[in-house]
Amino acid sequence: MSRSRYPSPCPVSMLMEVLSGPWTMYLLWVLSTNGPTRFGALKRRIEGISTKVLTERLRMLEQEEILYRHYEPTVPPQVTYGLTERGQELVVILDQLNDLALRWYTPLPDEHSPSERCVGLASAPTVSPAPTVSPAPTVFK
Amino acid sequence: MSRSRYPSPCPVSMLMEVLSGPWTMYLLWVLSTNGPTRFGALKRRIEGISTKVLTERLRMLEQEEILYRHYEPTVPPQVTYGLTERGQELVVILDQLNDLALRWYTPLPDEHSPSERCVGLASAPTVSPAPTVSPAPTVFK
DNA sequence: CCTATTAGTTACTTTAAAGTGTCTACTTTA
DNA sequence: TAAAGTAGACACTTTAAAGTAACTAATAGG
Repeated sequence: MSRSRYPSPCPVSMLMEVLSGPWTMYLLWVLSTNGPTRFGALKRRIEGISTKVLTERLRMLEQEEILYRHYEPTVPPQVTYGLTERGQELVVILDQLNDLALRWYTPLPDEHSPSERCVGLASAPTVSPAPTVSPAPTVFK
Repeated sequence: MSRSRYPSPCPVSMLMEVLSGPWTMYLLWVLSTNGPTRFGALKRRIEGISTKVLTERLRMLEQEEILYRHYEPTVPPQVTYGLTERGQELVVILDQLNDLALRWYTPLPDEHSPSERCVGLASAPTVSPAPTVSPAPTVFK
């Protein structure tokens, strides 16, 4: 449970391991653009994620001190997640990756397009049919 | 084959998808520190990787124009791989991630430790026994 | 009194990715 | 004559990760 089957003495590898996997980056993204958010709200925003995986990701990122978990013992309970200082640091670099990605993967539609931050985020993986012009799935593997 | 089961209209997600997975970052690392390298040499440096996965990664990164493949039709053939301009751009950012990772995951042994670049790279995943004090596995998941 | 809500947990199934091993062509060298 | 080296391709097996679905506690509200 510590960190997958490949022990990583190489720091950057450890970090990449944390960030790899479906939903993780998107989750950080959502938190960085929306601020602290409750579990249910996260699940609703990250359309298509299962509670299981969402929980897994949150727990893992919490353990890495990239985000925090605030539990309010009301009934029903309210649990809020937000970026820690580490999370903020990370997002700064991810922003740069985003700039790169925009340059590489955006067909530059016309001209002066403002370097936006991950536009077009929408839904999620669909194992199902949906071959129609449905809302474009988002999030990487 | 295009890009896994999760189509990604979000640029940063597409990029992360490319960089995720075992060996990929380490491979880029090796290429950035050693310069253009031949297939066999790569396989020898990235101890533990299978030819299958190495080939897969190389092909994928070539398709992404992050590295190039130079085929010399001698006998036996010589194939050299190296970073493209994109690859170089990427490495710059990965360096920053590395700095972060060093700060986060290095127990700062004594004092003024020079922010080195991914030290301790050694071998690889071992499904096998090797519970002895063998060379520490490297590379992330 | 029955239902909805929140934030999960647990067990089971499915699947994509990685591992493993064998095979190739062509020439040089022992 | 046999072996070795290069850069893979291909088929088959294994496994970890993700998906799916059912279930929980405690209270408020109709």
